[in-house]
Amino acid sequence: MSLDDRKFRILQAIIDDYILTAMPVGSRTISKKGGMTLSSATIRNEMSDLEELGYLDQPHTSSGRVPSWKAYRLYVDRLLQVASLPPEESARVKEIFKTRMDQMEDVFAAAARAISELTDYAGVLIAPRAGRVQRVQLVPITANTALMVTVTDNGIHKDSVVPIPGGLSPDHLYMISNVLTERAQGHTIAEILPMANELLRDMGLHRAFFLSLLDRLARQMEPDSAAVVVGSASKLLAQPEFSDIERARGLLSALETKDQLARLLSARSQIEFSITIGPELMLDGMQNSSLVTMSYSLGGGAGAMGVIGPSRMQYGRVLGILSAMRQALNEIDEKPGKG
Amino acid sequence: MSLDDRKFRILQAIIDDYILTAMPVGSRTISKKGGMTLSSATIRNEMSDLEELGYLDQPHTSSGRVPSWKAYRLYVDRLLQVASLPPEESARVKEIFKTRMDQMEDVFAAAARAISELTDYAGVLIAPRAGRVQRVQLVPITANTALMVTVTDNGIHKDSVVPIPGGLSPDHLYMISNVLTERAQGHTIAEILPMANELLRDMGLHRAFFLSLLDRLARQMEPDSAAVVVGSASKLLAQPEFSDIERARGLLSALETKDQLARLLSARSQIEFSITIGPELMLDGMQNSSLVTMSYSLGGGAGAMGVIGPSRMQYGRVLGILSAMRQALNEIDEKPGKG
DNA sequence: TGTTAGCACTCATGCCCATCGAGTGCTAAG
DNA sequence: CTTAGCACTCGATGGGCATGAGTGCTAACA
Repeated sequence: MSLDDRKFRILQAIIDDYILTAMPVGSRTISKKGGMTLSSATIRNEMSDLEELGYLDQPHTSSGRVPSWKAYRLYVDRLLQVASLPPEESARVKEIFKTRMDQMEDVFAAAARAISELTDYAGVLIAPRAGRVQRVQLVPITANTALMVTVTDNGIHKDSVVPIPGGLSPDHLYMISNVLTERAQGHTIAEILPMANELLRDMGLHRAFFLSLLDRLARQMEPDSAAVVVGSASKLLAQPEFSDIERARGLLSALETKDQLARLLSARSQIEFSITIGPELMLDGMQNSSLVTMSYSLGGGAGAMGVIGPSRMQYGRVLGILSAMRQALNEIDEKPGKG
Repeated sequence: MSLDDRKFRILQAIIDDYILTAMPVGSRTISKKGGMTLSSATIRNEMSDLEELGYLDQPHTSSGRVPSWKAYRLYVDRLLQVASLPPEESARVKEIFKTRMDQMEDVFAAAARAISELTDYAGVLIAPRAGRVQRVQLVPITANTALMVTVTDNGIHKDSVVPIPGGLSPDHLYMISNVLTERAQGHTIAEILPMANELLRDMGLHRAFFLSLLDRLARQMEPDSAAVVVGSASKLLAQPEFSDIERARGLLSALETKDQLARLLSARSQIEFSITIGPELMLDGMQNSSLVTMSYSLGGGAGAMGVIGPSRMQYGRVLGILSAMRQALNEIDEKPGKG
């Protein structure tokens, strides 16, 4: 017994219905659907086959069928099409970045929030991974600490507090910044670290200091959990699958462990879009959830954004929204000063 | 009829019990308590009086009594004492900041998360308001944008992207930064804005540019929602009052509107500690919640941290934890380089 | 051989109703 | 003023029953 065309069409109809209603789907429901000319009895036989093939589950005898994650996988692989947004929604997406934003962080936060608002699921986003070093600058804080600000060519900047040797004036720091910038400019951190020896050779006096700066630089460029933004996770509580409070708690606390999300998203920043379903995520508390991501590019760097919601997700619609958002993010590059 | 000593002791016993059990408290429960030598009938009479006085509510006839917010108010005003932490918990607080942290943000995030972990409620924190300007520095990003980094004397730093006139070299920007630093150093933003005219008089060519810098400076120093950190809000879902999913959703989405929290917390950063109960918060979705805050000081600036949970909260314990956390935050000042 | 009508069966759901028990208010006696 | 006693209230619990959505199976049909 194999998955012939008719079985496939029936499975599709079941998934479509379940996505909308979140209720087990019965044979009569499918039989009455437009386009389907088979009796409920025939559908029943097919459904029984589909269950045997692993595409459907039955919560209990004499209840309707529920799609398994394998069914969703088939569904998104074979017949998913990106839904085009109604004009008022795509207008809303375009509006988001019209307001003035000083910092990249504001852009990311706004995007994640907007994804939540539009999809009614939880929006997540990771900032692009830092690219090539554009400039490194030390800003004095106290007599023995400075702020090391690193700007990369994709508009990302990071800062961290570094201890500095005593007796360095702001002008000293500026000169050191310039030397550091000169050496590091245009390089990724992977390229900079091997240069350490060469750099250090010239540095007579302040070897240890320079080494600590390089160390910080390397850490700044790593993808980190601070780059992850979660939109309105509370939206998820409106979904019927989370009327069970324990399940809701599991998912929400998974959303709060940012480094887990950072791993998921940064692994997907090189992939145009991805759909990962329940068990495929291999994470506690997310067996019944799906992650839909789409990469975006901003300032030459690649980031990823996505949606976390129940496996019973409107995948086509979500992809449509993410795709509109990607376009909106891309357009930010074109206008200077970020809005 | 007034609130005599006996009524007060009975009320206290009711609140103590309700805080632990979250169940309406009956007269027999109180009568059997150690220290109480009255019969349940007498307690009933007193409880009836307490209800009339507005300190107790009765969900329905023939159920036990539940404290009203007025009762909690009295409770915290008159008989609250800060619970001292068991040694292993205060040890845990001390451990939190032992790990290496590059940025103030990491410290704040760790503190908020720790408050959640220890209390089982949602931890919230606002960074200290920026103090006096220590240094302003422009770091070039592109030919016509720069990052304006402002460091204040309390260790807070902020950055924002500013457009710059074409043709300014990094050295130019450095010089401008030095001028700006010289004028602004040691002043609060409230003091800087009136100086604008004087500053601008000297600036011949780049008036407009300087004006925009001052504008940004002013906005950077405002308390902003980015300074708010929320710990593990999902902890709240374990509380029995949030088994009602709608109530949980209301509170969680209130926790997601950061500017509201920013207002609440920054208003409390000058107050040693505060307890605000349900209706006193005057916020949708928080009628049944309480906010307990405690201010802290870090680098000479005052911030506030706190806990949001059900009104039925272990106030004494929460204050104990916050108080330990305040001490731990204060100690960060003493060791350089933030751990 | 595939399709379908028919039928017995299952199981969740909702409803009614009786029971239970925690808790109350009131009264009268101490 | 306190308290024992008692009738009463009302939510919670659980059994019994009808309902209905849904199934699997069988037998007849094209």
